Amino acid sequence: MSTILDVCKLAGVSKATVSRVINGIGQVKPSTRENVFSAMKELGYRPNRLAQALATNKTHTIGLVVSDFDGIHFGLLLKQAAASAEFAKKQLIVTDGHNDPDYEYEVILQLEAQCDAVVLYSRTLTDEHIQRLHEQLTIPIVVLNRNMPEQCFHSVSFEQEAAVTIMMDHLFEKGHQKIACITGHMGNPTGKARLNGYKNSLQAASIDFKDELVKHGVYDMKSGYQACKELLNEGITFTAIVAFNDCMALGALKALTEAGIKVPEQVSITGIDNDPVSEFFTPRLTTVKLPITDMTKQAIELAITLCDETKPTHSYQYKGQLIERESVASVYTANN
Amino acid sequence: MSTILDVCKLAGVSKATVSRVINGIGQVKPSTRENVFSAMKELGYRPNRLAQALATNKTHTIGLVVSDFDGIHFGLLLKQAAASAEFAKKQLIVTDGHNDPDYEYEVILQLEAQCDAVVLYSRTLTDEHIQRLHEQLTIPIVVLNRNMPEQCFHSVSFEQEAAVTIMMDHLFEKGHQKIACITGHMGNPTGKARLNGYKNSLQAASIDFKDELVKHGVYDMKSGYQACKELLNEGITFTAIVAFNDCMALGALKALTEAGIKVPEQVSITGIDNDPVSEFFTPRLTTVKLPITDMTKQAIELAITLCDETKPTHSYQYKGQLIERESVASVYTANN
DNA sequence: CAAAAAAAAGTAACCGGTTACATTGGCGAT
DNA sequence: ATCGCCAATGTAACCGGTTACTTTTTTTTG
Repeated sequence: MSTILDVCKLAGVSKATVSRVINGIGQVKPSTRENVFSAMKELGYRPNRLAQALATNKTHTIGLVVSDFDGIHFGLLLKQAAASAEFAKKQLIVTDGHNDPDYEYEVILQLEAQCDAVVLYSRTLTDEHIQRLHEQLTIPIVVLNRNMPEQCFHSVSFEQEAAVTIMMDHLFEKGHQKIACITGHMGNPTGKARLNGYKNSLQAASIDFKDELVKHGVYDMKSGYQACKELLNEGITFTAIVAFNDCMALGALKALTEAGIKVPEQVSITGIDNDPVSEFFTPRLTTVKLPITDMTKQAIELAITLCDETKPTHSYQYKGQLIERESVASVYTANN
Repeated sequence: MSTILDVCKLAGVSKATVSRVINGIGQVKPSTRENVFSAMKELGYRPNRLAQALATNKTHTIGLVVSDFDGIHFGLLLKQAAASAEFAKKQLIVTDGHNDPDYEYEVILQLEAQCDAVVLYSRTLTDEHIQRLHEQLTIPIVVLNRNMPEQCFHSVSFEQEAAVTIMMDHLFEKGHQKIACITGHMGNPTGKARLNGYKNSLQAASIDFKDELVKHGVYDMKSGYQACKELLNEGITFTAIVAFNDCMALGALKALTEAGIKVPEQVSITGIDNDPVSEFFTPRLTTVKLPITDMTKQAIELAITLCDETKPTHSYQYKGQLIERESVASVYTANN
């Protein structure tokens, strides 16, 4: 790979002049500029971004850290992040934390010199971890899809509890009372908030919370499938299942189908996310849309802004939206 | 962020000594080492990777470039890539090319200074692009999931044509003769090879190729759905559909279900990939497994090897494997 | 105890760029 | 012809590390 010195030699000028031409700043005689350009072309010269970054302390790169590469919204998130970054001519570098908080923590620290800002979509880090990162890092962090307890972070979040409430209200309207629940990880704020949504909705409707109606999954189809099988095996009666995401809802759908239970005629199922695949199952899944694309766009754009200017912390919060399809039926209809 | 000079001052030693301590090479008196360590700790010092990379011309980073972040095998591929990279203590940086060959080409060139090797999983670049990259880049490239015409590349590929052949043979065995085909993009080698598989299988079975049985999709569920609808609308008769991936097969399944056509009783459907979701549809999809995890592991490990030593070009080729589930029925059964 | 060898530490150049500042040269005004 | 100004270019320090080589200190050995 040729360096700036090779270009200097070939064009017969100094480093400073070549640098001026590369960056298009300062005064350079047109004829000289041409010489330099043709030298660069002849050599196939491309500036070394590492060297540039070191010299300017600007990387033009946004770091995106996710806890795990098979995260739920992964595809849509990455796609939007890549699009937003490219639009602003920033490089995007994506890393995962292997679902290991300590590793993830390290990864983020390592990113410091390589990025101008970091967007963090973590489900394993604790709030304390994030707080510490915030204190240690000299580059700004934007926390995506997570409600931070204090307002000292840039964040783009989602009303987790409300998402479940929306769904529960929908089911109540359809006459459901015995509603089973398949949760996600209970170790992080998202899971807790959503479970609160479930409990509070029941309470608001004066329905007793029953522990045996709640099963814990890990946000994938398999765990939804298993959770649902447990419900069935234990002979618990219910007319609807609220799953904390679409994947688990679809897993549950599979379990019900295998057991010969008709959805939605005998049991209704709902998810959260509006995963693209949810439309292709039969019945199509009723769900609450989590606008991950919009949220990601917001987060990346915020991060990009923060590369160049410091802004007071800003949090954006998004709401879920009910998407009614065919996996929920009215209990009255079902019973007639 | 503190630098090596801050550590020098605090520990009262020179840069060289600090560097020795950081890297654990050379002779350093134990007491000095302790001083340096505690200085580093006190300052929360972490070496600047950019500066290290510039000085040593080693980045300890593998670049992974995909044409698009919603690529088919995306989740599994990334997950394995991240795991393999971490295992070797390499950083992984992932970038997409926005499905735009020119942009992707640029992205890869830009990566040169930032990585020790690149793994390329491209569906938009032409063979010529890749050839040119190979000539221009001073870092090794490993081409993943693509059969390169010449043996001058490191590559990990899949027997594309055979994958379709396996499936066709399976359908023939089950008595199918009228087999529709939903292809992927026909602009790249994968699509062409798979279509050859379809055509050659027909020929080998002495069945005439019929153009109207072939519809083109773009590897997503929606296009599979639409392709299948077209087949139905045009009133073409067929007893099985061979889709060039699972997503399209599942889209087709949806279209058939909506049309009241029973799968597999009336029409059989097959895919390629063994996408994790395929098991959760009803009926579960019969498919040909593309061992993307193994292939990715191989590619990343090869790339990592190439960081440290030059090796003669090596190509690995993987075969598909039939995974029989319930989306294919025997025609004889279906007709009885 | 002096000399030689080994260990420990420092110096300075280098990686490939950027940039503040200095220098040169050409031109118009006086 | 002289001066001043500005455009054009060069010089050298710097970004934060590494490393070959040199110097200093300590230990070993005869």
